[in-house]
Amino acid sequence: MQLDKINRKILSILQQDARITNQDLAERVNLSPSSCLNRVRKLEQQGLIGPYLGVVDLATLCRSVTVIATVSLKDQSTDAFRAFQQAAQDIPEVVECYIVSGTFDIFLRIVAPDMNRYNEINDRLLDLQPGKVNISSHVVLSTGKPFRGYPLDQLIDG
Amino acid sequence: MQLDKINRKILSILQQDARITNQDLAERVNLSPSSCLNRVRKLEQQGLIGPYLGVVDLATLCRSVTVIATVSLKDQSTDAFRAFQQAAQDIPEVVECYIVSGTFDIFLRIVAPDMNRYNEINDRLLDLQPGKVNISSHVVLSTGKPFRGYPLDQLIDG
DNA sequence: GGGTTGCTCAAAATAAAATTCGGTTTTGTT
DNA sequence: AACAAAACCGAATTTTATTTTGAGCAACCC
Repeated sequence: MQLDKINRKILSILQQDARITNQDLAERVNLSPSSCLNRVRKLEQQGLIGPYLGVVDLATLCRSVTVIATVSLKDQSTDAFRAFQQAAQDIPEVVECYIVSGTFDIFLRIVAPDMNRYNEINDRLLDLQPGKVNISSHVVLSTGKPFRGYPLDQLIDG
Repeated sequence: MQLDKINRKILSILQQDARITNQDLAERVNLSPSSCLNRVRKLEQQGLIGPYLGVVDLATLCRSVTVIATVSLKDQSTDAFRAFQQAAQDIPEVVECYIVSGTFDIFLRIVAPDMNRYNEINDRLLDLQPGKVNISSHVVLSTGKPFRGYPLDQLIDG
């Protein structure tokens, strides 16, 4: 039964509306509240869903600069990657980091209060492996499509 | 009063734990439940917070391919940008899109069930403005740091 | 000062949700 | 077909959340 139609629907709904009540969720998947809660708990225990995040409107909230940075490492050793990755995790302004294959190695999204602060972060990243890190910065002008969850319908089997 | 210390704390907490109960939230910000709920409702009405998303563990859930794509447009008109942006919004597998300044124009995150499907999406994007779109694809090997909210402490005034 | 506004709080009333449980149905297996 | 396991439902219970109410307090403006 592990990932039947109902569980997929639960995940799909919960992904887009994390604050829905169990009762409403139960109604939408045609289940009794008790059964529905059982399923949600199991899905959470299995780590298939959670944590639950509130989307904050950063632009309205405060002045900030978002930068997409592509990184190339001269040293392609796993140690070099691990060190860089650790730094990304430790710097709160680095909000996202992917290791990729292609014309660069690492992709970062960085959010800073202003350009001065971004520059500091940039320097800090460059200093990790002096002369062996190449960072290309791309200031975000506008958000064409904010992340709002994955298209589970397209992704899971059907 | 619009964005005092308490509201910032509410946003910060709600950003990272969207399913917290109002009572627990009230306790954490040292407010009565009613006052706390009032603030949350206002923040929501103002669009400063919401929607609330459940984070799904895509890797465990199903087989999928995530690609970071950088796009350059030969035609730098606003119309060309608008058309591309619209396409990004219409394709569910394109889960994120930023317009940037730098060595490329647009940044995309695309999640597909497999490479064949990704290739189709890639073609579709290329065909938008035949011969005038340059896409560089970077397959995600691993996630160094998943997005878990913004560092509001660093960003708002302090 | 007096009035207004907009916040706060606490308590009570209301509403809703989570949990539990026995009995039933479905599903999967032999 | 028979059995066992798992999942379901519905109702009762307990717990928790939400709204409402009334009153206090501070800031601001006339």
